[in-house]
Amino acid sequence: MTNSWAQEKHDGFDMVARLRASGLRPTRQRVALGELLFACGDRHLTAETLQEEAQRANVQVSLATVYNTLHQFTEAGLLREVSVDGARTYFDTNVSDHHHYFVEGENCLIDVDGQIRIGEVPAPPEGMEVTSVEVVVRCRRIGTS
Amino acid sequence: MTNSWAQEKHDGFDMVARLRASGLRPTRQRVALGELLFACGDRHLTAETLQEEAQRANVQVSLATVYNTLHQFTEAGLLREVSVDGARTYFDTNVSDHHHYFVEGENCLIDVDGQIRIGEVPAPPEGMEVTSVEVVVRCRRIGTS
DNA sequence: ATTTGTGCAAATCGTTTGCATCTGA
DNA sequence: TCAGATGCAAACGATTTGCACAAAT
Repeated sequence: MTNSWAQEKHDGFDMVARLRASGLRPTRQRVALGELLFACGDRHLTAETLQEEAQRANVQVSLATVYNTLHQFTEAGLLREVSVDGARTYFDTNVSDHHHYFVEGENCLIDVDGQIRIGEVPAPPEGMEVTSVEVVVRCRRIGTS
Repeated sequence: MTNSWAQEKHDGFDMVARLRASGLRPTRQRVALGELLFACGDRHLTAETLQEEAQRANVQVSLATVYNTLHQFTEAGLLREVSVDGARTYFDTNVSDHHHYFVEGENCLIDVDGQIRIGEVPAPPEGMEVTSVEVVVRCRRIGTS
């Protein structure tokens, strides 16, 4: 009884259903990437990172598809895009309201546990509405000049 | 007596001295870019923006030099780099501690006037020290889907 | 004279796009 | 069947780099 159902059970979630629920066709690649992304806890990864991971898992997907998938997942609310680096774009599997440490030099993101209280955010400029407030705590490993 | 001194006086500051004080050779291009940058209030610009402005002012500088200059100025503490967009890098002539609105769709930065109080920032991960805390208030023009 | 900066064009990096082919419903 | 997804390779935009030449001390 080692069928695909058992596999889904083992992963703790049914990626096919999750994709369907988001209006995305459960294609081989999307399911595979989704399982890589959401198998374990919160993660921050770039397109390239994810592709490498896929290769290691013997899933072959083109980089273009990885990008497509990441953006589709983001649009579907399964991922959150974080731009802190200027160079690359990070995708966060934690879509809840939270903030980040950005480790300079290592170029990695770490979730800030717990809420950061932000004193009243001044009203946005005339005719604007706030869509989100992001706090980035930049840090570096001690001893790194 | 329309000498270079008079020019400096007119601009309200001596860019040559300012560069020297920062350990930068006051070359024609650096002085010109510096004067464009710091002539009026706080500004947020990209390398390309600055080059266009230079062209308009009949100062010819290569894009490579604009990039070099912006980075050197940043290193010297005359500018602050802001990455909120993923695509381009903004340089802020206001180096004081402050935060930004980022207008989606228009891709422009606006200073947040006044302080944003940030409730205690959780300690950074082991072995790390905080270098800066940045708040980006993303907003959009009302009516823009 | 020596050091440092500049311009150009080519190279690089992350990301996107066009299009022919394949696949899931 | 056939809309929608994928892969590839070329296109892209922002930024960097290598190197010959020019300018500052």
